[in-house]
Amino acid sequence: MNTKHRILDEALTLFAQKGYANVYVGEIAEKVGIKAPSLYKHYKNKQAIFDAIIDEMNKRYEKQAGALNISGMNPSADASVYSSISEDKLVEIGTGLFLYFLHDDYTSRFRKILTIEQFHNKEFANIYTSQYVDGPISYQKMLFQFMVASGAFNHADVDLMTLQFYAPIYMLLTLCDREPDREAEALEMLEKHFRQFSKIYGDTQ
Amino acid sequence: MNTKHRILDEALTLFAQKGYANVYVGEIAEKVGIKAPSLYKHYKNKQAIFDAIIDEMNKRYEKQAGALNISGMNPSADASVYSSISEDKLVEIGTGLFLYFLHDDYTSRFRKILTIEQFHNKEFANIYTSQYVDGPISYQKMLFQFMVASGAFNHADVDLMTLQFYAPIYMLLTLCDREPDREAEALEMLEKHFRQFSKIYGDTQ
DNA sequence: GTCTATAAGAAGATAGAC
DNA sequence: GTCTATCTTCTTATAGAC
Repeated sequence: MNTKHRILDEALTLFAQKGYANVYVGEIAEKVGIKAPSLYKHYKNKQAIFDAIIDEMNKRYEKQAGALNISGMNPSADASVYSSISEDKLVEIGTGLFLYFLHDDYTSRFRKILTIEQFHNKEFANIYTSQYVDGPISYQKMLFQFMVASGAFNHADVDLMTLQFYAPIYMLLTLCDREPDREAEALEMLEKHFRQFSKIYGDTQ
Repeated sequence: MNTKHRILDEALTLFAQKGYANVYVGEIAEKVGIKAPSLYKHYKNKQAIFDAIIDEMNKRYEKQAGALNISGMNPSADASVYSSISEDKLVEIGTGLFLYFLHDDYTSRFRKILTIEQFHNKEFANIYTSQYVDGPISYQKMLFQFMVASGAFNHADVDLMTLQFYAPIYMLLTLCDREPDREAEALEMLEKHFRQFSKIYGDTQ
């Protein structure tokens, strides 16, 4: 990993902890193991580092965009997978989504930046909502619509079903961002949630 | 409202928008209608303004602590209220909780500060979790335990039930903090959620 | 590309008149 | 209690040697 990349990486970590304003250029440089002025050979100024992080994030987001094939989720995939969805499969899907969001190296740090800057910067607010509310919900909704249509799930109001499925994932995700020690507890609650959800909405029981 | 109080009020608004580091003393002073140096006659320094906000918040929190009698919720109240809880009552309780959190003048601004500073300051992280995760959940849990015991609700795992009840409130609350325009949409979803919840867990249907 | 030295500017805070 | 003037410190950023 070259210096330019390491600057970006350390800056991302620091911005995720403290927010943009609380991080000093000298601090980033120190983490990288150089002096502040050297850093200006790699980036024009502090803002340019931040912008590079955003760019990198956009790149990665596009990469895995339609490819929210996280944990194998893909609503256009073979019907049979979902028409006979099992409780275990639902646990796998939900847990996979949660763990991906929580641990993906770049995603998790960037989410913290979004969290910190959301009230200060409307663009970040939009990205946050799109990535952690509307996005997952519309994706899950597609999946559930398909499952309802194929008879795997029984319910008319897919919006509501999706909200009830996803909201606990979201709440426990933001909890673990704040308190990483509570991951095991969160995973345990989530599994119970998914199994209960499957019992409520599943036709196969 | 005297100057000292107005400083605190304007600072609270600004800190909630930008976070502590992004707000300059001169900016607070300007909002109040004085010059920065005048502000130092009221508070020792910038940190003291911030500390005063925390103090004020703690005072208010204690005031309404056990008195989370928001929207009339009080699990030690007369049994009959909850043993025969109606769907409408559940909607009222849930919506009341949501709207209180969202609109209470002091609470809502302070929640944004907690959101912004949570990764930077462990104390804020603890307050956040206590006020918006563990607190509401343990309160709701008490209520549901009571309702299950009295036969109004049927379910063994009250923890899970509480998570499923509260998580959508939490997610839509943080959504509306970021996007106030979506309040009506959130309220509509919430009402559907509460009615569905009542159908799933209620014995009276 | 990294360093030391340093400029330039911003922001917090004080002094002292009114 | 508010002001203008000013000090101090911190932070970003540049200059120029190696």
